[in-house]
Amino acid sequence: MEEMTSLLFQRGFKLVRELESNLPNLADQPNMLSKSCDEIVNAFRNAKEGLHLHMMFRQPQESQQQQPQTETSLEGWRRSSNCTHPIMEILQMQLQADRTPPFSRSDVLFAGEGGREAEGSARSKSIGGGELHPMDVSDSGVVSSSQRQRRRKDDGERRTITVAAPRIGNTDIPPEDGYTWRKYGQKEILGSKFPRGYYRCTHQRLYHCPAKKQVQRLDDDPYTFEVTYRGEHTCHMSSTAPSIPPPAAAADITHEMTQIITTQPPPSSSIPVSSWLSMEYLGMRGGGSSGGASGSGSGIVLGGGGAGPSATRTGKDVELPVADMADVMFNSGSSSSNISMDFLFHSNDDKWETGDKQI
DNA sequence: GGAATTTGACCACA
DNA sequence: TGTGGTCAAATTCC
Repeated sequence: MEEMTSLLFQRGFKLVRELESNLPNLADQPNMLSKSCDEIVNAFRNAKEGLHLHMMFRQPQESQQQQPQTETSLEGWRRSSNCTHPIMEILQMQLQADRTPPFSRSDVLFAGEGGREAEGSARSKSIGGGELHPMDVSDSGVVSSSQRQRRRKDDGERRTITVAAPRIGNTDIPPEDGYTWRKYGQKEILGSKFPRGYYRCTHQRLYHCPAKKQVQRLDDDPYTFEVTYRGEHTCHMSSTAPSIPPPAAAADITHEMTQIITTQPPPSSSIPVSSWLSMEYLGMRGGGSSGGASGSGSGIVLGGGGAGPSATRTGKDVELPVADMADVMFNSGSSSSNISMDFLFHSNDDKWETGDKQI
């Protein structure tokens, strides 16, 4: 069984290698790229399941801890094979996302336009849906009339997720989600012990990005944040805008990086890696079908400006290897870039050996 | 000096 | 009218 699983892992690595070598050709073929990524994920998933079964068979008495063991299996294997490649992080993330039982997804509340969260908390009543109030607002978001007006109503869809806060260090820091946010307000909310923080996309002014989020710490669990996203990021549609994964995927990243997320992001969170890597998905997130750049892929430059994803001030300069990888993956196809998957595989080429066999 | 955060006040909505 | 969401001046940080 172990041998078989090892073979499956090796197959995964082989696919990674193949993807790497074919990347220049696939760069402008997102569908093929997606497919390759899916294959890689499937290979590792199969390996994981093999390990899972093996452990169940070998350690039935420890069934309560099967999942963590399974999860650490990949990690352990990765370590034992000296593989420190970031893609392994991604694959592990994906595997964990896939294994999350459906019931936990119910914790993720997706309220569509005008929708309400099913949550019955006192907080949720404040989150009402609605359309953007038509106002005379200039590009910079400043009301042009002399009388100061404030936009209300809503900017469309709300997506609420709950994310665990770090239990060590500064637990006041809202979980990193791959985007950069600027806090523009904080308010005590009736019935809540903790104030609600209001954030907008750092690039709101530069790119008129309407994305906002509210971060509310749960009363009954101070280590859990309820994060409500509003509006879609349009900043990554710019050729100079920072690159970022979509919120849902980003939430997954936070999830996996902290290892303490309590809930799964919406259905989109379980989308295959290929889906959120795909141009289509990025385009969709970036403003829907109206997004001119979506589809061609050329308009989406991941990390093109060098202003890679970082945390807000509180978590400044937090590197996101996933975004970096996406950056490399999508930019490596461009003619001038010398950065390739080698960046990701950097000096660890040797470490891609599995046991005594190099892939 | 620029950007981010804080915080009190303003405004829209239920 | 109360509450949530936003604005913007003041402050802090890098």
